[in-house]
Amino acid sequence: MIKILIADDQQLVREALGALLSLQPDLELVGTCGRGDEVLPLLQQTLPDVALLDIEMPGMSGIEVAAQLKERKVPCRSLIVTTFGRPGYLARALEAGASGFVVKDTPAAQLAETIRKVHAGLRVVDPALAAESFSVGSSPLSDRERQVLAGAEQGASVAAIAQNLHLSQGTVRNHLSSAITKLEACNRFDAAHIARERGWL
Amino acid sequence: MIKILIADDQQLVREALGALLSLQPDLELVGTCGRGDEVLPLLQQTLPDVALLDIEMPGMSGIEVAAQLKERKVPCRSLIVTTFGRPGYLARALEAGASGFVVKDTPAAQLAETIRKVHAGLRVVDPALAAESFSVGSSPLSDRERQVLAGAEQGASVAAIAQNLHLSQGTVRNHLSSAITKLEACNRFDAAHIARERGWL
DNA sequence: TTGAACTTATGACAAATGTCAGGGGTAAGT
DNA sequence: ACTTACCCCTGACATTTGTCATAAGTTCAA
Repeated sequence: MIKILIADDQQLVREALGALLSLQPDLELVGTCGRGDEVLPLLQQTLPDVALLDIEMPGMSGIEVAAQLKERKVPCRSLIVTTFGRPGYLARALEAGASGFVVKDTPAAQLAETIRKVHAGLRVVDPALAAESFSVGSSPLSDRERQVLAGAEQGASVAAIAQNLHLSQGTVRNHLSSAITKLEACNRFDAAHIARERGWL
Repeated sequence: MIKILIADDQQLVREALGALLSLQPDLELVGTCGRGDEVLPLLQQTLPDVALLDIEMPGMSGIEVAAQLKERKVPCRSLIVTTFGRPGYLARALEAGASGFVVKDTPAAQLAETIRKVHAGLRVVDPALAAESFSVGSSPLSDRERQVLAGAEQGASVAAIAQNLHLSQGTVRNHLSSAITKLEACNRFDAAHIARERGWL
């Protein structure tokens, strides 16, 4: 039996996924939670073989959880199961030591198969997404550019962003300008959009 | 037996929800699809009692589907099951004739109960969401303001928005200014954010 | 050690944006 | 008939934003 843990912020999805996987004779659900920061404690109690992790969760993202598992050498594979097939997410997940990456728009049978492969020690990623990830390349943004864009995404003004990051307004505008140029956007909001879409934010 | 149809753009969620609901002795899954515009044809084939509709789907939104069901007097209740508990969504769903509205972060048992109530002819809405919806009020935006904000949300410039809607740039700026004032935002992207969050976009 | 890239910051300029005061037009209520 | 709320447009103005040149400090790798 392969023991499974599910972390997803939507209870319905959690329960539904649990019900679905329990139909498989060789899979056993041992725990679920709805926050990223609840995964580690639960893991120590339930000792699953594979953890299904959503990316967007309160407390801690699935990618951060995967990084923690790797860092602490927890004997449990992490499989990212996410709504958004963003190239940057895939890259970051693999970098964080995730053993697999699938989007929520895959057939259930395939998910079960992926879990078995991951449990067997293989790395499994969505082939289409891997191809896109390759063609898009990696993020050209520096740390500051990313932070400044993140502020812009919320609709903040230059003044507000500057205050948040303790920078001068001129510096913020320089970073924004640089990000806009790198992403070939027409303004910072367009830039924020592009970066978000590619998983660079 | 209550016959169920599930429309959700994520196959995994579709199958998982199906597996979950099939555990209930009085519920029967008769069909699923992943696009809004596939619901009506499927409905005529499978004749379900209740249709579970996601809002954000390709082809047609769940709210539009609900409106179609009402308009065509299809003998099937519609229950919106969505990720986002946005007040405006609830208001529009009810206006479109939906019989129920729940977010995906509810316990499965409660969903099953909601399906039974909806089937019995009751209207069921998430109480917390209904309260928020009441406190937020309804959208103060006019049609044009909404359209212009929708363009702004994508990061488009005034010139681009004007071209898309066949308006002068001055008119676009007036609509934007008006929207910004109404929403008490600090710029149009902030305004777009606020409107999106409340389900007014 | 010498670039290269990143960070921070100015100041100056052009372009885009937000606001305001007008001017009309329509449609829907009182 | 009158008001009200839309819609569309113009022109003017101040502000914000985007770009550029310039400069100085950091870190890191070749």
